[in-house]
Amino acid sequence: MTTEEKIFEAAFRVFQLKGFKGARMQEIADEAGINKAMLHYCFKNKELLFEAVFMNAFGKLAPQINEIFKSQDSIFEKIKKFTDSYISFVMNYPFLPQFIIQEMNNNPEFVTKFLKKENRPDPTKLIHQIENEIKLGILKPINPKQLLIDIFSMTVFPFAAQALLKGMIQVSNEEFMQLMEERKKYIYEQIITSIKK
Amino acid sequence: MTTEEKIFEAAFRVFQLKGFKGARMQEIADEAGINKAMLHYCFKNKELLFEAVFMNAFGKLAPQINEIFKSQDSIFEKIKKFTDSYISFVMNYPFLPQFIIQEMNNNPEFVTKFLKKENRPDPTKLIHQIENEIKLGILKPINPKQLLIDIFSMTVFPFAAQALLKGMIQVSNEEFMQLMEERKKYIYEQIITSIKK
DNA sequence: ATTTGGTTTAACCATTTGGTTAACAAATGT
DNA sequence: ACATTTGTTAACCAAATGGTTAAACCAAAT
Repeated sequence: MTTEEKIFEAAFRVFQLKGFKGARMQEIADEAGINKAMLHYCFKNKELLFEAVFMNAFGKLAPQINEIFKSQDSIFEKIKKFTDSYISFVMNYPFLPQFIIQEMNNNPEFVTKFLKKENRPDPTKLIHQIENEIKLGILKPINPKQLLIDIFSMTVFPFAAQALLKGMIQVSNEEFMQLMEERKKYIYEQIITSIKK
Repeated sequence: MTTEEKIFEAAFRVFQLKGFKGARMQEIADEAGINKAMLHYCFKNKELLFEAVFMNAFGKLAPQINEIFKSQDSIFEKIKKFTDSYISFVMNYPFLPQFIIQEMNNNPEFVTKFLKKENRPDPTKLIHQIENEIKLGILKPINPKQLLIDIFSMTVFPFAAQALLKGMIQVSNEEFMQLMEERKKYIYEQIITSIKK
C-alpha cells in the first residue's frame, strides 16, 4: 500500500469519526503511521485532503442512489433494489451517512459543489415516473417528492441517527445491525402497502 | 435580558450552526455583544457552556417525544399528534435535529448521560401498546421497533438532512417548509395505511 | 462619602494546530 | 559513477484558540 493510500484511509477513518473541524492532522498522521509533513507533501492541506476523502465517500454512495433514479424498473422494483443495496452497503460503512449529512450541513457550499458533478443524482426522471404511475392508476395519488423523502428517510435515518436511536430504543450494536438487516424487506413492504392502489 | 441570557442565546445559535468543535468562544462573545472573559465568568468553560446549551436544546424536544411515549391515546392518535407537534415545533428550530444528532454521534458519552435523566423518553410502554394492538387485531403483525424507527425517520430525517435534501430534490427553503407543512398529515396517513389491518 | 459586592473589560498567557523548511535518504535516469 | 527527481523526517513557525488576571466600573448598603 502506497503512503498516499495509507494517508487516505487514515484520513477517511478520522474525518468520518470526528468531522472536518474535529479532525487533527497529527492524528491522521499517527493513524497512517507517518510523519505529519508527509500529509502536506501528498495532499497540500487539510481542506484538500478532506475534499478528496469527502468526494470519495460520497462517490461510494452515489451509485446506490443513482440506481434508484436511473434504472428502467418499476417504482416497486426500484424501491426494493434501493433499500436492499443501500442498507447492505452502508452496513459496512455505518458512519458514512452521518458523516456526509453533517459535513453537508456544516459546509453548505459542498452541496452546490457536488450538484455540479456530472454523476449527480437527479430525481426528476423518477418523479415523472411516479406521476405517470399515479395517472395509470398503479399508485395512489401522492406527492412524488414526499415519497422520495420517505424512501430516503426510512433507509438513511437509522444510520444517521445511530447513536441516539440505539440509546433511545435500547439496543446493542448487534441488535441494531439485525434490525437493519430486517429493515431491507420491511421498508419495501411498508412503502408498497401504503402507496399501492 | 440578563448577560447570562444573552450569552446563552448566542451560544445556542453558534453551537447549533457550527457544532461544538466548530464554534469559537470569540464568536459567541461577539454574537452576544460582550467580552470573551464574560463567557468564562458566567459559564466556566466551553464544555460547560455547551452542555448547558445542549441539554436545553434536547429539553425542548423531549416533551414532543415523551408525548408519544406516555399518553393514553391509541397508536393512531399518538402518531398523528407526534408528527403534528414535532414538525410544528421544529419548523421554528430547523437546525435542532441535526445539531442533536451530530453531537450525540460525536460525543457518545452524551447519550448515556442523557439516558440517566429522569425525563428520559422511554419507549417500552409504547412498544407494549403496539404489541397489544397487534394481538387485538387492530394492527398488522410488525416489529414494534421498526414502526418506532419509521415514525422518527419520516419525521426527523428531512430536517436532519435538510441541506442535502434541498439540494437533491431541488427545492428552495420556502418549498421545503411547505413540504414539511404538508408532511404533518402525510406521514400520518402513510403510516396508518401501511399498518392498519 | 465610603465600602462592598457583583459585573465587565483590556491585556495577557499557554497550548494547540495547520503548515513550512531544510536536511537527508532512496530511487531513477543518464 | 553521478546527477536528478521523489519520498521522508525532525525541527521549527505563526496564527488561532481556550482560558486567566488584574484592574476598572457601578449599584446598593453602611
